[in-house]
Amino acid sequence: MSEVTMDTLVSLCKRRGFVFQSSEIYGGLSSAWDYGPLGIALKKNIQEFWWKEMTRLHDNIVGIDAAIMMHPRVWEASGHVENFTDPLVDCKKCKMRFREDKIPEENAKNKICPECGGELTATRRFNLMFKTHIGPVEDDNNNIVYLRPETAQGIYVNFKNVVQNCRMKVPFGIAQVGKAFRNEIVTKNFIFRTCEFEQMEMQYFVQPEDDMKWFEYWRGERWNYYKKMGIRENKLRWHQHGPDELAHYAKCAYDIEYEFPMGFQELEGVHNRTDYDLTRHTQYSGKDQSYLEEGTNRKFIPYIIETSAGLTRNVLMVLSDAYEEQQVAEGDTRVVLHFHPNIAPIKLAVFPLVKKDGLAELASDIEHNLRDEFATYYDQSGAIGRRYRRQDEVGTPYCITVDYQTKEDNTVTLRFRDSMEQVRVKIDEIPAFIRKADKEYKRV
RNA sequence: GCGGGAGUAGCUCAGUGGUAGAGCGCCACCUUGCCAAGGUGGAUGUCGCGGGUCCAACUCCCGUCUCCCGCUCCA
Repeated sequence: MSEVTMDTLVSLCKRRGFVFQSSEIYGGLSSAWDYGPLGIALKKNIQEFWWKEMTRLHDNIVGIDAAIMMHPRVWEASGHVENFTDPLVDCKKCKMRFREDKIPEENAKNKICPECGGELTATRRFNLMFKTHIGPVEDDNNNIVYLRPETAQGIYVNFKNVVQNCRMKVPFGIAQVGKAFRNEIVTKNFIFRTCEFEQMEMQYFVQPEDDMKWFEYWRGERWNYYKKMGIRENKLRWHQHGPDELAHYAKCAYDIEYEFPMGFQELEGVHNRTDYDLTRHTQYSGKDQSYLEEGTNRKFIPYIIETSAGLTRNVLMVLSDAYEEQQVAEGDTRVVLHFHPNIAPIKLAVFPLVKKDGLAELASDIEHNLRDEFATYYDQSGAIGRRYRRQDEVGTPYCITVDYQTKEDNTVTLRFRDSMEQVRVKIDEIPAFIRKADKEYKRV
């Protein structure tokens, strides 16, 4: 099968209502994207798939939803105020931009461009956090708030609340899905890197001596998650952070990378953050964030194993993984999105074979009766083959066609997206049949 | 921010200094008894935005915005 290009995805996303560029009628806003009807359905399904996997299907994991704006001291404690700021200098002659701390010391000191020898501008500090103000007065620094650059801190500052009020005992986890904001210097690759993005995070609090055991456990769990979602395993790989890549808080970090159209890129990080975060919040807030283990009466600051996935990146990953162009006949290409049925925006479409003799009404009734359980779609326009193709292109796994036999024996044709095979199913048995097919789904 | 490429209908693109086209898609009706392209009708664009030159700009010039590729950056 041919590898999909980003252009193809962008075009399909717009054509079929997955993703539109933000504010397009005004010329667009740099690297901001809106999710259309199918895009939001896909994104929500991925989010719910993750949420179910990480909360309901695991012991001892609960969810929260923290505010995007937090106390500014949080970001001092987290290290973002200090470490999220880059000192930038530009060359007045060749216009190149450098990080001052990344060029030779002599050059930095004497303001000489390492490329062309031209004069460098004064240092400007560039913080990747978006800043705004609470309250009407903007001209002092007392009311600055940041849009959170990561969702994790919202979990850490609620650690004690969850322990004390939700009867959680270490080891346990807190999951959260939400938006975060980073003023990236460069945004690109469609929805891959944007200033506004969504994370799906789970922070797992463990006994310090068990950190690597849980670290390995979560690496395994997170890999399996992608398999379970139907992602081709040969498109996934691990990337271990070397000593120079490790963040200031991390003891050990692995990324799961996916081979996007532009190459292998990070999808999700599994990091051992040690006791860094809770220790820092203890220091900065003056409130003890340690944990008292009942029974042993032992007091300690838990280590944190973090699994942090980009939801928006997951959407792009799912789209590029699902895309296939099949040569069905001379000059006839079939575009199929092989979404796993559990995340497909539309689960099943219902068609009348032809638009006469009451078949349309019958099909419409069937579609209405399935709405409560499934995301359905009704279509009666054009030839039956064309309607199948339309659904293939948006990744609908099942199509049901009502024909003359339906009127005689209450059965319909159920057609599979991947194999294009058809089976005859009784109307009453459609829900059970689909539930079973979902469970047994294997990408062809 | 730098270098390169590009912005014309929903998508892919053609086009010419004299106020715009194709294919596909879309809508309606007909046809259609299970896998696109059948028939008849129909809608759609201030040619990315702003300015300039010109009798006249989608076309030339300047600026600007956005997208793509490569740098820089990515706690």
